[in-house]
Amino acid sequence: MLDKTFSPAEIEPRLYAGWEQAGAFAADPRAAAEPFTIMIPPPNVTGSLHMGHALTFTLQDTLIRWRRMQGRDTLWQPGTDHAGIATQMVVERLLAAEGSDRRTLGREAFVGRVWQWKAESGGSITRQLRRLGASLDWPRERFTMDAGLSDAVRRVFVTLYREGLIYRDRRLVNWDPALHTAISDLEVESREVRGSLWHIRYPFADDPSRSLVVATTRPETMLGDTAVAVHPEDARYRDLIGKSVVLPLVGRILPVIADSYSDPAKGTGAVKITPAHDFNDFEVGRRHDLPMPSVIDRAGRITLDEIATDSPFVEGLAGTERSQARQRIVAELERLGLLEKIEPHTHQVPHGDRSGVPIEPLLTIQWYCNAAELARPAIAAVEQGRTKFVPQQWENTFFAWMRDIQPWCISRQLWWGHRIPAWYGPDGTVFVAHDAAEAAAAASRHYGGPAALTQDEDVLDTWFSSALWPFSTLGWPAGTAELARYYPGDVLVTGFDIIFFWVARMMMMGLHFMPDVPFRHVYIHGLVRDERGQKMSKSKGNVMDPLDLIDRFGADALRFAICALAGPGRDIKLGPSRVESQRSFVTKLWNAARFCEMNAIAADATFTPGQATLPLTRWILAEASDAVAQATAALEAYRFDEYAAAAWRFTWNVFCDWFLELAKPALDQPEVKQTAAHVLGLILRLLHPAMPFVTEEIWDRLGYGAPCSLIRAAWPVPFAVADAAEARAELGWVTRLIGEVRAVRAEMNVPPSQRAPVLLKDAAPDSIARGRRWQEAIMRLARAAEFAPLAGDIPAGSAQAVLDEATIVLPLSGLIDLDAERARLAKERARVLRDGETLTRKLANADFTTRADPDVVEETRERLAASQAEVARLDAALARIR
RNA sequence: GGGCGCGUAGCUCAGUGGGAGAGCACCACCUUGACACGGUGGGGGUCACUGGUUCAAUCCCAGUCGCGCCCA
Repeated sequence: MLDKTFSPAEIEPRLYAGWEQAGAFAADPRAAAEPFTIMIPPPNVTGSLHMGHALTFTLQDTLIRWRRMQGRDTLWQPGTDHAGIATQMVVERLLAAEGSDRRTLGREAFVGRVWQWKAESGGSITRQLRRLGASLDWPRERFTMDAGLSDAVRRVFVTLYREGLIYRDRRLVNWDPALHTAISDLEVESREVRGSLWHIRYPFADDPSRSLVVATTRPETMLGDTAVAVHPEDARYRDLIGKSVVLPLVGRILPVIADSYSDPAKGTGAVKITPAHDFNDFEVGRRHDLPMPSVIDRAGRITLDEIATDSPFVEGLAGTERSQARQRIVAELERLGLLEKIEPHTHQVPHGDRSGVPIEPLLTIQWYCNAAELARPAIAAVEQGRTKFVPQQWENTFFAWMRDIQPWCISRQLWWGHRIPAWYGPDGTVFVAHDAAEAAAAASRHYGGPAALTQDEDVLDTWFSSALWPFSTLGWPAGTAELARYYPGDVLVTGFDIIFFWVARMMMMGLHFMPDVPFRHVYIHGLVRDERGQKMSKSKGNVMDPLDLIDRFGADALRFAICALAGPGRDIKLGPSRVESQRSFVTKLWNAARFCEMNAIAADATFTPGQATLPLTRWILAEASDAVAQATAALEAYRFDEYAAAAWRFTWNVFCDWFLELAKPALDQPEVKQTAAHVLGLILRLLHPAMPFVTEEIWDRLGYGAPCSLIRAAWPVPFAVADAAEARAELGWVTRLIGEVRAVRAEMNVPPSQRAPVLLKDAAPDSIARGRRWQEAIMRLARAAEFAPLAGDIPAGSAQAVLDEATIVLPLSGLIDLDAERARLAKERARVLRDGETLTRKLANADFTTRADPDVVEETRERLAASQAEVARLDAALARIR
């Protein structure tokens, strides 16, 4: 017997272990079934499960479980990425706590230490995903630093290099002075900073008594100025173009140049140009062929190596940290009377998303990938619909990014990651090769003999290896059976914030190397927010822990809440109360199953819907078939909210509220029991993808199949039911009758304990026959003392309600206030009359009757007739108690 | 500044060119034979605003206002 209450904490671990041990999650490359593949967007190995993961993996698992039940050979392949910067930071913090650091340790020992950390504490998220019920194919778990995936990385690098799509270049990069590495545009976030706009006088070379005032937010970079730019159309400065000014403090002579980059409306309209420390200035410098001296080094300190000065003040700045240097330079300018004014100024400043410090644009040599070239086929694939976004509007975001994509800086000055397979000869010649031996051979050919080679110190951007995930995890470059079978994947499920990272890069690499799209669909879901719609963050203190919610309410409740809220194109506002309210649904299902069990309603594999003969059983089966159709259509369209709603409505509002109640007096009939068992089985299968645990537990306990077999049970398909329309009409009549009686009683304040007769006046013979068939159920559910046709006049003091051609009469003499009953009927009459008037007006409009769809006109006429008949019956009812 | 999205019941959100919906919350009644994490009934909305298209607009179009996000 099922326990009185459902205890998720007890059954979840047991069922998960049961599925896993039975191999229920495993893909089978030799199966005849059509495959269905989802590549997990690998979470960061340092991460732990947060609400965003709970959302995305619940949706992925729902799809996977549904398709698995449909008989597809599902591959949902798990894994993590090595998260170069994040992981290196974690281990460096550990070393710092031990009073050590990575340089003391040396590269090899440090990398060994990271592997040790990974073995001990990495990938905790993969354990946590099991709590959520995620049915991942664990034996196929991959890690981006695995040997096979690393081999794929080298091969891709070498191939793209030989194709000219990877190259070294000296350009400005986003340099993170805290982490001492270059980072990509996407790892930079702009933050609003309240700073100042300093107005500085740059004296003219030919007349030091006059000066040009430039405005800047970064005075410390002035040491590297190589020009002052004004707008060519700016009347104030047109005469000055071609003249020279003297760079204060340093004494260098700078040309005044004309460039439309200078905005006449901003600051003074004259802008200092520091090509080595600003992206816009870099472009200006290129256009005007300016020198590009760097004055800030990799640690964010002033360096004088590339400029000449004889100023003791400037010489004293060497090695000063950039914000310190700013203060000292501003103070010195002030002292020299060269600071015209300081304006408060709020502006966007790029910061490293990991380190949180302002990015320093630096001129360095880095490895780049020609993303624009690789993007072309990816754009075409989406244009041609070979990969479709759901919802489709995200294609615009994808196109906007891809059509304006910049060279992708792929080298990182880190130790943890895929070391760049490039070796340098004594004269700096580069040999890119799969391994050291191949590089040595190439060098030997080049130099005509053995040469000492040193490997590039840098590693590749983590996303470089993640981009290969859809095929590197399947064994590429080897031509494995898995690769042939599971590539391309069916769908990638992720948040919109990841379109640039995942979608774009996987598309580029997949199309170049496979060569086919990595996935047919990209389903983009929203972000999880708190109940008030705020983004969750540690500083706001509104972070929810999915494991805590699972502990409190069960994984099924959390998962169902997520599905129910996952409408298209919307963020998901989730709080404990939403999970709690979905737990009620889990409980409701559990209790319905208990009721069935108590009444010996047991799974019966011999029963088929075709055997149903009664209106009650035919009706619930027809409704069940509708629910199956709705749920399936919703999942096919990635409408998780509609899927959840359809399953919820059928289970609660149809099966529990009406079917089980109406079935109670009829449970002595085998057909009713068999149907109840059959429909409960359908419900369990329909709900399993969203609520795997409670459904599997009931399935197992009520004998629907072997332990842990629901996960592989067949997804239901809609079916035909004999005379379904007739059954629906009959049950519709019964439920409306009961509803009317309940409503009248409640409005007349008749307590449920007070049973009262229910009589039918003017009922057609068919209705009377129906009433007889449902006598017992009506009496129980409508709290009736008797239920019969009424032949003569209505008893004095009766309440009345209209049901089709008949009038329901409730003799409640002495129990009700006749004035209240008159008022109730009058109110009802007014409402129906109002509806009728609207319809009459419509039908009086010749444009409507001639131009509207004839079906609509006909339906309107029928509705008008019905409403007029109802008014007549309400008038009669009123007359009877006047 | 450019782009995208959103404004429907107190809250969270569905929805459709032709009768405004659900869940939660609220009110009333009820320990009716699985379920008080329950049952029954009920109140509550100029579908942001202004125009336009249409026989008909909450829905389509344009504009306005407000909110959010992304990019510069």
